[in-house]
Order: sequence, then C-alpha cells, then structure tokens
Amino acid sequence: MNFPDQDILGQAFEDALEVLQQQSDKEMQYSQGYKNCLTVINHHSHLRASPSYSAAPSTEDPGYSWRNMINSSGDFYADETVYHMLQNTPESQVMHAAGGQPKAGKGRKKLRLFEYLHESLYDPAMANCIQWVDKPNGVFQFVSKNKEKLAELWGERKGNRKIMTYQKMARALRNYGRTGEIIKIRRKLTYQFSAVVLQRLAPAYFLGKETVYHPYIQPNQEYQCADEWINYNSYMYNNGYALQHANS
DNA sequence: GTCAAGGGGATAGTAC
DNA sequence: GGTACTATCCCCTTGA
Repeated sequence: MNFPDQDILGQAFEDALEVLQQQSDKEMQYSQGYKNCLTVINHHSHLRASPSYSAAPSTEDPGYSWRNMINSSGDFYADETVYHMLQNTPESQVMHAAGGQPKAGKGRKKLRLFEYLHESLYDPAMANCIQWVDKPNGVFQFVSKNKEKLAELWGERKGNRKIMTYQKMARALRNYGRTGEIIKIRRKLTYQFSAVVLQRLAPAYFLGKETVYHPYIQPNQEYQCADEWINYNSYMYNNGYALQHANS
C-alpha cells in the first residue's frame, strides 16, 4: 500500500501506542490511545487529504463512539470475551473519541446500515443471519433462511415503525454500490465492503498492524484509492474473478 | 409458471 | 427553509 510519510506516522503511532500502554484502565487504554492517534492524524492534515489515505472517522464526528470502533475491529473480536465485555458495557460508560459523552439525538450520527452489518458480522449471535465469506477482503454473505430476521433487527435498531425486509435492506446496499462503500459480488446474497470502509471500521491500522486488503487483486497490484479499487473490482467482476475467488 | 434475488426510479426522512 | 445524503417504497426484470 502506498502511504505518504510512513516514517512520520509510524513514529507517531509508536508514540500513541506508548501512551496507550501506560494506561491502566482498559477502556481508558482504548479511548485515550485512539484519541492520541487522531491527534496525530489531525496534526498531519495533508495526510488526511491524501486520496490514498483512508482513515478512521475524524474527531469532528461526535457520533462515532469508541465502542463503535471496537465493535468494528476484527482484531479485537479475535477473542469473543472481548466482544461480550464491550457489548455489555453500558453506553454511558463508554468514552467517545470526540472526548465526551454522546449527545442524545442532535449531533450524534445515526448508525448506518453498513456499520450495523459490520457489527453483526462480529456478533456470534448473528452468525445464523450473516457470515463472513472472505473476512480479510470484507466479503460477506447473508444466510438465506434468516436474512429477513437480520433485516427486521435492522429495522428495529433504526426504530422503524414498519417491518424492514431483506428486499428493502438490499436496496440500501445497492445504493452503497454507487458510493463504493459496499459492492455486490456476483454470488447469491454476497456483498463486499470496500477497502475504505474496512479500514475505517477497523482500527488495527492505527495500532501498528497494516490491514492487507485484497479486492480480488493479483499479488503485484496494490490498492491505491477507492475509485481505482472500484474500477478494478468492476474489471475483475466483469471477468468473473469475483465469483471464482468467492467460490474458492 | 413460480419464486427468490437483484435492479432502479421515486420519494420520504434526517442532519446540517 | 434549502440542500445533501441516506433509507425506504414499490414495481419490474432476471435466472434457477
């Protein structure tokens, strides 16, 4: 992956990690460490502006709680007990990346569908509704038998009065195709998170582990930016690589 | 022909 | 109140 000023960032991340390690409380570890990372990023605004830089949400996003970050991290979910610990942590006890309690309603961004799906993929209780097909590459699949259940839960989560259906949820997923956040894989009930979304939802990158993302890509090719990735994926998609890969 | 899944235009809802 | 963005509704098409 091309990443500008990797030395600067690398040192900055090490500094942030050092601070992180000095915190005794686990939540303080995560939240403070993350804030330090964000501080680093904000001090290097030119990096934020780089098209090849796909980062975690900005500090200007008050609705993006640290638990959301944790929820979205595959690394943290390597241990299910961590998942349950975080899931059982009351929202009021969770520190937020922006440095305060979440505002009730105003100023707090709504949960988006792809965030909910990503969260569900790491929820063992949802394994009968949605599953990873190719986790490193962000490919996931709905379980045919229970996809409606997942949709209903999404509707409930949103507080919809009407019951959400898979059909409606899938329409929203198709809208993500326009922005490239999630694309449809030529396989039944199968979709793929974009590299940008995957990295945004996974803080592993900031913790010194570069996430290697292979959008059905050949070894000598690199992910450059979302647009290039979309173009490339379209190419691969049209040539049947996605299906071949997904079936393997 | 039937059904599940996918596609897309139109529109409602919400945040800024 | 206007605008942009996202979600939802509804209907049609496709493919097994």
